[in-house]
Amino acid sequence: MLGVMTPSETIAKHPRNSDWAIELRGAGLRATSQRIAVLAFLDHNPHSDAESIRNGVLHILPTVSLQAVHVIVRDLSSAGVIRRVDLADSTSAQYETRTDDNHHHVQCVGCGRVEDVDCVVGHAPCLTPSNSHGMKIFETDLTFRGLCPSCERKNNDKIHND
Amino acid sequence: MLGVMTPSETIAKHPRNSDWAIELRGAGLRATSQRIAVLAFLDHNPHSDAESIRNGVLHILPTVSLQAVHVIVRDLSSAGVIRRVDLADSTSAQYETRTDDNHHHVQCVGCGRVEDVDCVVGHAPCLTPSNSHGMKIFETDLTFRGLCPSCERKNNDKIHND
DNA sequence: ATCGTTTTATTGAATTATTCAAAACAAGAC
DNA sequence: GTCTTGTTTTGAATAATTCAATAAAACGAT
Repeated sequence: MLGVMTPSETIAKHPRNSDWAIELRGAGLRATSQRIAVLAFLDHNPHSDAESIRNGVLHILPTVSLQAVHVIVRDLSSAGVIRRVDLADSTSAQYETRTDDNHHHVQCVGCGRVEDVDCVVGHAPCLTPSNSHGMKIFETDLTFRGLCPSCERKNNDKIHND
Repeated sequence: MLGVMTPSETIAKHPRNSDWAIELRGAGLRATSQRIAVLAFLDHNPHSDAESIRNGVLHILPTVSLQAVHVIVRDLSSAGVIRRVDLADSTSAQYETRTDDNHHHVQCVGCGRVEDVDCVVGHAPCLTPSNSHGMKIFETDLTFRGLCPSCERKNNDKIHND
């Protein structure tokens, strides 16, 4: 998981732009500078929404519009190159490059911060529904909601001051 | 779970309007006809969004506006009288009166149909995150995504016709 | 039962995330 | 290099939800 990788591991893991180009073509998509910039940013900044992505790539693509970013993440998501994450405590969708491990998330309901949680499927029979109502299940969305340390502290302070 | 209750069990379980009034007052809210109508409708039609709720109560409250319904469900949700459900395959939030059992959902990605799934916490140690990143977890959102029988059939037909 | 206070509903406007449609542009095949 | 087709851009549209101000209703006190 990204949060516990050392900087060198992180860098070693990150594909270079040319690799992103290969991945895009492999998915049947053209390797445009916009898509590569979005992928490179997203790989270093998982759980970013469209606006954060735009801000993050503006120094490379000063003219990119928010709508363009929306089109890009929609196309990349439906091609399976990135994953779209919709969380109850976020008003906007978030995106990430980790796609093939069906991992899950923890979100702080105070500040919205999101972190990855490794998948428990496989050694976790309980992730088969007790009753699927006849539906053929192919994905399990699992999100833990809680309070991060700093929001918990703020919360306690507030209670003591009332 | 609602889906497996017999009609008589269902009716027996449904509070009458006066019970909804008591529940509202118990939550520190005034018992207005709008709120009671929304609660009564929602109890029989779980997983309804604001617009469906409005349509469902229009015959009782012909003048209720969609914004009023939004205000009502927001207030009832934050008071804990109903539960708001945000699912990845729904553009709008849905609401339900089952609040105290932390149950989960199955959703068909084809038609959006949602059903309840009983909570697996308790006999399911895997629902504790492998790494909570320091956050204090108090809720687990679990949604199974799949295809309902009729959407699966449509899907198969489509493949054969290509 | 009536009054007065406070909460709630209503109305219309505003906001936010996202998508659409058409024109300009760029990628990759030849 | 040119051509075709996919992609980006731009501006407008849509959909869900919230905001702000006023009108109305709830409920406790009289």
